[in-house]
Amino acid sequence: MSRMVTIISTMETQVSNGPSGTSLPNGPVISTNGATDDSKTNLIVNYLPQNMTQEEFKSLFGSIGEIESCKLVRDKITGIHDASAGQSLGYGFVNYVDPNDADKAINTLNGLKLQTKTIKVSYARPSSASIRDANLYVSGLPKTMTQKDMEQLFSQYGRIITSRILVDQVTAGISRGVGFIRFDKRNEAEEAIKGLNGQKPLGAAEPITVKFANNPSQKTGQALLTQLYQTAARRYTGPLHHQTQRFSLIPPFGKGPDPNNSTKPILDNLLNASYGVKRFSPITIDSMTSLAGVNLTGPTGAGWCIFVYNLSPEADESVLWQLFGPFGAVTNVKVIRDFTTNKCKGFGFVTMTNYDEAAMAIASLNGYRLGDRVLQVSFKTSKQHKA
DNA sequence: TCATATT
Repeated sequence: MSRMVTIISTMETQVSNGPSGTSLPNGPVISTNGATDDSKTNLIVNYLPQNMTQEEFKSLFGSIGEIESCKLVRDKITGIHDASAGQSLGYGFVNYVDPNDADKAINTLNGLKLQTKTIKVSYARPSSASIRDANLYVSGLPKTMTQKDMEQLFSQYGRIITSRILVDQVTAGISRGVGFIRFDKRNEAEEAIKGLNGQKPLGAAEPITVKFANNPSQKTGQALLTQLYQTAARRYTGPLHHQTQRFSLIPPFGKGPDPNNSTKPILDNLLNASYGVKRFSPITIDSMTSLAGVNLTGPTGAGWCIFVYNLSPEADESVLWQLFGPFGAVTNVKVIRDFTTNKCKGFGFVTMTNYDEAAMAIASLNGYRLGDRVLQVSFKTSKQHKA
C-alpha cells in the first residue's frame, strides 16, 4: 500500500568541518545554514550520479580547496526501516572557505562526467521560499520545437534557471513533446501558467499544457519503491545501454545543461590531445592481474586501489576525477606531490568501489595518451618496484 | 502523466 510509506520534506543540516585546525570531539559539527547571502563561496551541484555518497561528494570537492561545509541532499523516508539512508536527490551544496576555491571548483568540475551523468557546478542562489516550487512541466509541445524555442516562449515571464525537452530514448534525439522549465521565482512560474497554459505557440496545431511539475520529494511510495528497485537492480546488471557512453572519453566541457552557465575549461590543455579519441588498451584484464607484482591490494575496506603512473608535474586531483569518473563509482583520488615543490611526482592513486568498473577503467586507460604522456594504469600492488 | 535545482 502506498499510504504505508510517507515522505516528509528534508530539513537536514549541512555537515561542517568546523574551523580549520580545530579538532571536533564528536564527529561532524552541524552548522547553521550555509551562506544565505549571495556570497561567492556557496555552490550548488546538480546531476550527481544516484549512487554517489556524501563522502565521495566531499572527496571530489575537497580536492579543490578547503570546504567549510558540504551536503548531499537526500530524501527522508519514514515508514521504512532505517530512515537514515535516504535516496540521493542527485544534487548537493558545497560551501568553501575561500571564494577563489569556489570559482576554481566551477571552472574545474562543472561539466565533469561521472558515470552516466554530466555534473553541473554553479553558485547557489540565496536560499528563499520564493525560489522553491518554480518548476513547470510542459506537454503538447510541437515536436519541432527546440529547447531554445521553448525558452524564448517562456522567457517573457521571468528568468529561466534551466530547461529541458525530453527526447525519445531509442530514436535518440526526437522530441517527445514534453519538457521542463524552471524559473528563478515561483511567481514567475505562476504567471507563465496563466499566460501559456492552453495556448497555441505561434503556428502550432495544438495547445500546450503548462502546470507545476511533480515535486520529487512528494513522490508516491509506489514510485519510490520501484525507483529503489531499479537502482538496486542496476548495481548488479550494470547500465547496459550506457556502456558505450561510459567507456568513451569525450570533452566534458562546453555542452552543459545550462548554456547560460559559462565554463572556462582550465583542463583543456591537459585533456585536449585526447578529446574524441577512444583508446582501448590491448592488454586484457586477465593478463594484467597476472603481471609482475601479483600482490594486488584487494578490496580492502574502501575499494580497489589503482596506481596511475606518468602524470605530468602539473597534474592535480581533478585530472584523475576526469579520467576515472566516467567508468564508475570513484571514492577517492590522490596525486602524490613533492613536499617542497608541490609538483606531482609523476603518479597518483584512484580508489574505485566495484571491481568490474575498476578493471574496465584500467583496461581503457592503461596506455592512454594524456597530452604528450602515455599513462601506465594498473591495480595497485603491495610493492611498486622500479623497472 | 515527468528528469531530478535550493540545504
